[in-house]
Amino acid sequence: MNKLTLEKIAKLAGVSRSTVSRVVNDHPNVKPEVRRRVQQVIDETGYHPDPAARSLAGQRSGIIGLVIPRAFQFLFTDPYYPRLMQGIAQACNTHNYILSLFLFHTEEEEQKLTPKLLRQQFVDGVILSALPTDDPLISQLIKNEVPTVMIGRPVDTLPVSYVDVSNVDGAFEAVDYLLELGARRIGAIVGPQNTMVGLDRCQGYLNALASRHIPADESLLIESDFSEAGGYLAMQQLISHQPDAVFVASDTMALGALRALREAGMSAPGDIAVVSFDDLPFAATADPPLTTVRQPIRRLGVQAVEMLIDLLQNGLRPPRHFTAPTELIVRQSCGAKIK
Amino acid sequence: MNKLTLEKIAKLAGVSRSTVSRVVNDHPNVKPEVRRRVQQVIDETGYHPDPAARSLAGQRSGIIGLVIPRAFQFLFTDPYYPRLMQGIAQACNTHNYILSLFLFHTEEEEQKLTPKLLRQQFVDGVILSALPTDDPLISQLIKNEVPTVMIGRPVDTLPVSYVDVSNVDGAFEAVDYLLELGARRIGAIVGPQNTMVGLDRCQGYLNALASRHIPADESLLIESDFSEAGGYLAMQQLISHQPDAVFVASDTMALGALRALREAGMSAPGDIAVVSFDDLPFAATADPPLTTVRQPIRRLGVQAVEMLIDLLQNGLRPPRHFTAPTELIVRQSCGAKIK
DNA sequence: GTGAAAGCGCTAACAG
DNA sequence: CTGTTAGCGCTTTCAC
Repeated sequence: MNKLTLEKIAKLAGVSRSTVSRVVNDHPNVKPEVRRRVQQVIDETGYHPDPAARSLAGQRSGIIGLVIPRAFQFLFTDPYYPRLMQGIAQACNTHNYILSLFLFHTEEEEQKLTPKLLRQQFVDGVILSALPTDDPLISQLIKNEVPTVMIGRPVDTLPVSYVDVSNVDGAFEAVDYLLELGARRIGAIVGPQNTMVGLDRCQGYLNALASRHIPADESLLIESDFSEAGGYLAMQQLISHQPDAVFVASDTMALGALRALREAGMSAPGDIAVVSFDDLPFAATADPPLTTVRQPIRRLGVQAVEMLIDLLQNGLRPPRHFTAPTELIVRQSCGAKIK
Repeated sequence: MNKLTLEKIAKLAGVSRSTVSRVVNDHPNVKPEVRRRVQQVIDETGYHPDPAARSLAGQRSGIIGLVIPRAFQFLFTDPYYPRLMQGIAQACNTHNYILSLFLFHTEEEEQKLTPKLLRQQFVDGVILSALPTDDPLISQLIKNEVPTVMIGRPVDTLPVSYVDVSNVDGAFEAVDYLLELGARRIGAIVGPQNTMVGLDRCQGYLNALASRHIPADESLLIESDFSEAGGYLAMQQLISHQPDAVFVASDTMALGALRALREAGMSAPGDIAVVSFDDLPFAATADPPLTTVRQPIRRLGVQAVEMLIDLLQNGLRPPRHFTAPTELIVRQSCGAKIK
């Protein structure tokens, strides 16, 4: 099976190479009949243009880069990323982009790979998963005008496109629901306060308390790291302050929190009601099943890809923003009566 | 910042384009002094060769494809894949390969993307995650002589390289341990019998029984699907047959099995001892913590990449094989006395 | 509408 | 050891 090229297809169809190129790229200026004939040859031979030649001659590579810094910390602890990837991959498939994965485990890896992202040599655009406040990567991408979509809005106000979920409102709703059920001493285990998602969910918690004029009690607010172990330790601390309910800022931490409760001979919602955030698959089968704020992770991935493609086609400015709504899923852990 | 090319670097260093190319590619035939000078210019300017031009002129793209068919089913249920990806990504970073992800959710997507894999246009080689017996992709890859490494050996004997873990021995060890502890009526919840990992772990279970001349009881052997829900349903079935212990072929299924036990008012290891397979992060914090067979997932990913690079450099034949050992991690779920 | 021709930036013989 | 010279397969003006 010798290599098919534009040239050969052209010869087989009795036209010039340019015409075949036009057909392949859906250019308007081709007579319908010619287009049909060429297309037929392409189909019969199973010709596929060489991506390398294409990106060299054109300017685009047809590759979208998904960048996940700090992959060590998060990638395995949480089914969040697999799910996000799935959405992104699916959208890439739909829109004929190839997905490349850039996982940075160390500073060193980040240093080494950053150039490949900054010059558009390799990727047409970048989807950047949530970063700590201080990561320089995002500003480098902006400066170099690399088309970029962030997953989760940036901490500082930056001229960058992003997709996000309504973390503040979602957390508000969850805590408000606890209040509705009669809880008055509500603790919180929140995420790292140097990430936007950490800050936002915390803000939602505070807003809910404020909306009922309940003063925030510092001893009931613990910053953790979105991990199971972190949730476990935080809940251990919290128990001694005797909250009647706890808002946990992620399902994964909630799992740890429940474990701490069990070990202390307590349970949810009997002793302490628990609500959390994410609605990952295991939330429904946890013991007890978690009341939690569902966020449409996969859809977020799809949105990010489509936004990026929009950026590619219509220019970077102005930055685009999209915020997906969340939904409170009520299960046993919060103590609600479930019909 | 105008584009840097070989040509420009050559001019700046006062040599020819070829010489710069040689320096970049670590070719031997360059006078050390010249090499030094050229390298300096490269460093100062921050030059990076254009990957598209490179793959067009050379034959390699510098991209490794990770192919995960049936991504829908597995990718989210199990932290296995994230972990594997991490190993693969890390090894790619180390060896200067870019990782591209091919997730197939539907037959249709597989159809559409397969050509990109088969002609080496796009990827230099492929890492293929475990497939059902009947998937045609692997034989297509072999026929087209695409350098391929499978994760998990194929069901049929095929001339293909793979990395695997000692599933048979690992399962044997786990079940043997139960026998050692005095269990005599040992059930099993095994994986799909159209996958090699499903078959192998089941075989290990059967071997262990046979080694003590215990006849296998069909009513105690249930085929499931590696999911939490599957484990849950299987254990529900199993309970009525009153096993004194159960070998569960994955941690994720074990979680479901424990849930079924809990719901039936029973517990492990009191009523039924449980051992499982994988040692995923949550195994240690399950309730009770799982005795399980650890497999070095991340290392497997690294091995796969390195094997693929070996294939790329030294030819496909003969196929290479690597099998990583497993290790039994004893925790509470099996009823062993732990110091 | 269509074809001819000029590169995109690099690698890899082939001379020297 | 180093420079010269062809292309790799495609996109894209620019004529016709």
